[in-house]
Amino acid sequence: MRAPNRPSRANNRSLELRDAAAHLFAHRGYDQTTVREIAAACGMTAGAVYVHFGSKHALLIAVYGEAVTRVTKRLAVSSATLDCPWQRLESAVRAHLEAVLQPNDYARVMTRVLPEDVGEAKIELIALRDRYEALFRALITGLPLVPQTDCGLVRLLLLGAINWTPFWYGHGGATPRDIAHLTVTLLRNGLAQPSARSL
Amino acid sequence: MRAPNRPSRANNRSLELRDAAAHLFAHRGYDQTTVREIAAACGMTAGAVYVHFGSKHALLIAVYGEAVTRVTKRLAVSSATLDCPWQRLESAVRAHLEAVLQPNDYARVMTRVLPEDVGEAKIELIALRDRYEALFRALITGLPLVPQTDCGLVRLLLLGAINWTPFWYGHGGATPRDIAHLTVTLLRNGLAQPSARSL
DNA sequence: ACGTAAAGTAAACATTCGTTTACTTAGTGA
DNA sequence: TCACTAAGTAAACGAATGTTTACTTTACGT
Repeated sequence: MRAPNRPSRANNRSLELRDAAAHLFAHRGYDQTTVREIAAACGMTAGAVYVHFGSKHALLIAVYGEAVTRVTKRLAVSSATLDCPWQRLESAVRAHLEAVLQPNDYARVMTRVLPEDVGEAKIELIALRDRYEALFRALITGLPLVPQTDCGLVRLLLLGAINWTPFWYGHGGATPRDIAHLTVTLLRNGLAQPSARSL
Repeated sequence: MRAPNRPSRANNRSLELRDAAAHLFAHRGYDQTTVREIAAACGMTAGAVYVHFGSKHALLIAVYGEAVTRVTKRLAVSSATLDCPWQRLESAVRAHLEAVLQPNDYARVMTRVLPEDVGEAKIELIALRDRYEALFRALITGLPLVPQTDCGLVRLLLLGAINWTPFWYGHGGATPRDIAHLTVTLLRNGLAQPSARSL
């Protein structure tokens, strides 16, 4: 008898498959990636993929879930030790950007693959992404903003700005650190010359 | 002899095809839309599409080009009469949002279809989008910002924030007017309580 | 040593897709 | 009227896709 919930063989190539899928989804998108390519990246044939995952959608959900788990962990660590809520937000934005902009396959899938485009798996992907965005909700709720600010709207604008970065990053010389600093400075103080401020 | 550069038949159904393609691309994405569906939406068969457009890519480029033309025109009109550069930007952002968020097929294609995903047509799509983003460059260059602000970075963050709106719009009660106002206020003054401002 | 079950292969299956081909229809100009 | 051509159809083509099936290999528990 084998121990329950434990694989009989030490080799669990499903992780290898998941990594390969993450790499291809991140670089070419979900639709443009074929099951055969994912298999070939692991030196397998297409049929073997279905030993580990029931469908291509299931593979995407596994990748997406792992992406959320990883970047969530990174975010929690990055801002845990800071006291100032603005610094915590900046640190979190920077961590997110570093995850998304460096050639990090998993994080990039989160912005590259749109839940709207995968039909059946849409609901599960949105649930995973919401779990992640809740972290930013907490960070923004902690900010001393002017009264009656729509925090939800602020969060969505912020996430939009940083989720879009992969599409232009590299054309300027800005680093994740620069971008995070400018973004939070902007959110905090705005960019108008002091003499030009008003309601 | 017929007048040059003039169609012999008054019916130009290529516009009808282009509209149908815009509608489907906007709602389902490029990959998920088939040539047969576009043709069927016009009561035609797939083969007839190739009388008007050489390929599916050419159809996408036509849609994308028209999208840029339309939203460019709308943007120019919306901010032409205003003097204050902040108001001009807000008016432009609002016009952009109204174009993207209302069920406007053409504008939505600009944010829904990523040039990176269409391979061959990528270069032409990026050229078209750059033409559009130059408008925002001009609006931002005209702002009285604090010295040494990276205007390019500001523009990219702003465009990212508003390009991402279609993915969440509707879940809150915010209107394009609300979003535009908050966005530009944020850019101008920031959102920190005055007592909490600093460098 | 043996049986079992996971892991993997090779090949086919059933669609679906963009595109092409051969043919038909209908409006236009001379 | 008649030739010409744009517009459209029906059908097929060829390739690619996700998935399944039948079969083989291999490691482990007993």
